[in-house]
Amino acid sequence: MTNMTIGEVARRAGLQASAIRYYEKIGLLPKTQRIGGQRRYETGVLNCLEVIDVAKRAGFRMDEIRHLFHGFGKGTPAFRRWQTLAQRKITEMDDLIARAKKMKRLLEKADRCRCLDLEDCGKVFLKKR
Amino acid sequence: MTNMTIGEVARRAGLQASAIRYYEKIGLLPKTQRIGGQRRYETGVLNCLEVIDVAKRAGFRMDEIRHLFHGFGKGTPAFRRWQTLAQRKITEMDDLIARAKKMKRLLEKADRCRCLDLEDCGKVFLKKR
DNA sequence: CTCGGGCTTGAAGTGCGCTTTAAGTCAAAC
DNA sequence: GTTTGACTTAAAGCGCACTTCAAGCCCGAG
Repeated sequence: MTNMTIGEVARRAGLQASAIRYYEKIGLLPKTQRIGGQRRYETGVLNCLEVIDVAKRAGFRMDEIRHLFHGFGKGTPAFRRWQTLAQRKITEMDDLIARAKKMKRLLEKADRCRCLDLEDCGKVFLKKR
Repeated sequence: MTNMTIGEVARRAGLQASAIRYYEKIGLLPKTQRIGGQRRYETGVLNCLEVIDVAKRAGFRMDEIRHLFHGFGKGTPAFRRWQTLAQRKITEMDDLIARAKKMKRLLEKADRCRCLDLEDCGKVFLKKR
């Protein structure tokens, strides 16, 4: 499945062609070969797009992802850069989950809870301590 | 610490006054009392802002959060709505973490990895299988 | 009484991550 | 050879979550 058109890649990756062009424009994807002016892709680009997707869903911004792909650290291998960023994000997410769970428990406790009816917002938190 | 000004709330909550006004405008915070035209807040609002912060950091959009605060489900208690949304987000995050970890391992494996030097992006993924 | 600082408002501006639009190219089908 | 449809580009537009701006009010200190 080499030499896919952008439309084919888009279909397979489940995103819009315009997004792929955009990624190329901002330097997330390399300028690929053209045939008659049209982009042609190898299947590898799909992995690339999946990496981008995961990174995005992990909360990275585009510039962070680009940095990840070819960061400044001259000698630093790519996987180290990823490790660093991924580790950081995973930590953040763990923290977030902990906070979310805590919050959920708090709300579960507030049994006849009206605190999140905006009228009383905050007051009940006070009442409940 | 009741009757805080917006500036005080902002300072304590670690965000900008404009954000608080914005939250009020979009219905995330109730219209609070005014003294001489100026907003005055009770400490409860800080909990409210923390709930919002957690929800935001969990990836909720503003309209989701508003929905959370006074959703349609007439009889549905607030904590149930939160439960539902939080549960969903937590699931998403667990999934994400799993994917991120998998990706990290993949990249750790690619030892002398050049695959994320954009030139070769994707190709190495193929080589490595 | 006037000055300064923090507050008020609505409206416009910002940055991100795309999508849409307009005008055009290319190649295969008819 | 013309039509079709997917592609090309640069530029403009969009939705979100705010921030900044402009013009003005309110109140305590000096």
